[in-house]
Amino acid sequence: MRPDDIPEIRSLDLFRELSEENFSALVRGAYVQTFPPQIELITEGDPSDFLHIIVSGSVELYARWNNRETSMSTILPISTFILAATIKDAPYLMSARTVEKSRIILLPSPDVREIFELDAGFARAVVTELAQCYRSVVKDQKNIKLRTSLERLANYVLRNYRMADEAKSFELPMEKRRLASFLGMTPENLSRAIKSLRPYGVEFDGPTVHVLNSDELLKIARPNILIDDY
Amino acid sequence: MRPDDIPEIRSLDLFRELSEENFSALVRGAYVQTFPPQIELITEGDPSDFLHIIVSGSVELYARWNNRETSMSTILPISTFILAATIKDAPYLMSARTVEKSRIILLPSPDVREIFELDAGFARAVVTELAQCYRSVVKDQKNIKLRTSLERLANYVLRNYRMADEAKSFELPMEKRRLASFLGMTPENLSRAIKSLRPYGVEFDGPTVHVLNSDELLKIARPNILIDDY
DNA sequence: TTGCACCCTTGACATTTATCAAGCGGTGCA
DNA sequence: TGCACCGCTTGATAAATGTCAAGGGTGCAA
Repeated sequence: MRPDDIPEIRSLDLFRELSEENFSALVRGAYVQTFPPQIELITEGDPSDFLHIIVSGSVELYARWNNRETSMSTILPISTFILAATIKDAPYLMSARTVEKSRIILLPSPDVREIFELDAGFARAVVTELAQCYRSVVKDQKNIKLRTSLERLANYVLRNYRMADEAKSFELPMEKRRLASFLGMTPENLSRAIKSLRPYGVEFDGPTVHVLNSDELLKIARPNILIDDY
Repeated sequence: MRPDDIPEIRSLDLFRELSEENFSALVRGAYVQTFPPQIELITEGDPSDFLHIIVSGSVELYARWNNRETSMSTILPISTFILAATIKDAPYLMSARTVEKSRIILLPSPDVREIFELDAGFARAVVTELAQCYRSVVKDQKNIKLRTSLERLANYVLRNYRMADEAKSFELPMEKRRLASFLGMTPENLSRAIKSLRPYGVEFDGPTVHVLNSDELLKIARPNILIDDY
């Protein structure tokens, strides 16, 4: 583990409350690795041997069933992923792959569970993190069950528009094929949904999105704090 | 609070580790109420004033957006619901209503958070509970994104068939309209899906389900431990 | 430069799902 | 007993979404 990785993960909400001693114990068995793009880090169903922390790059969580695959979420630095499986000592429910070249810290799950039993502050931090994750999935679930694919795309655009400080133009943070899967549709359907957004003042030029009329976009998106808060 | 409610909730995994003192502190401000069917207990967006525990009856969690509504899950005794909102002191993401006459214990959220800060065992129990909830929603998400409505129904039937100890006949635990919403489809679509299951050895007679050929059912359901485990 | 691989788009079409309207059948109550 | 209500079903139709096949553009490497 590189010395300058330490302060980065030390500042994570999850670890901030840890005593120096327990943090050291946690980090002692850790190792870091840099992975090329498109490497499968985790396979669903496997036992959760490590808590993963992404330091740079990006990671996609996805799931498979019956030869179908769907993208569940994208993890950006610096954060942990698949904490629930580690704590419960249960198999991973999702697979994970690098999207781009990524630097990942691996903390052996038994070490994490040990500190979890020892350190009450850490246990509370885990609660906060898990509650956050839980609420995120619930929001995703509502997004998918209550909205059409066009509405999901509209809200996705709106969200990114706001995250870009309402700049008229911004870049999609991921490939369209992955976005389609994340939004619960096929790439072809996404292409068509993109065209359907034009009357609402949204134009795509490759990976660049232009929001020409945010009022129109708002009308179709109807964002809701209980679904789209981030 | 009735005296015989105490031992019931005392035995919940969530409270089992609590010291007698902290448990008493938690229960001191609690009160119990019996609600008739179809009463809205919680409205999404409201602040989370109470942690709810269902002692008898059943409760449906559901969500709304833009005049649409979808059923998210059904809560059976004895368990808590909407723990994440209470701990995070965040607004409810889902609404809750009684399905039938139900007895509900209400623990003031500030009390829960106080004990959460004080009692490390409780904090760890909360983690276990939240991790469980999180994994359940992830499974639901996979179910919805990876399967057609017919496949979801097939797996639902299979799951209930197994829970009924593989009895040839069993009763649906909820109305069909609610089941439809839970499975992410309209009641009309559910009616048709039910007919489509006949070639796979499943017959419906009102609320009664007959599984005539579980091999055929298995073939279409293709249950998976990472989605259908319960 | 050329060729290839990959992603995206488009069109045609099929399938799935939703909507609307009507009717059926049970339940509860006057 | 009769009626109103409600949940469920059915049919007809529309809308949404997926599938398949083809073609365009871009970037990369030989």
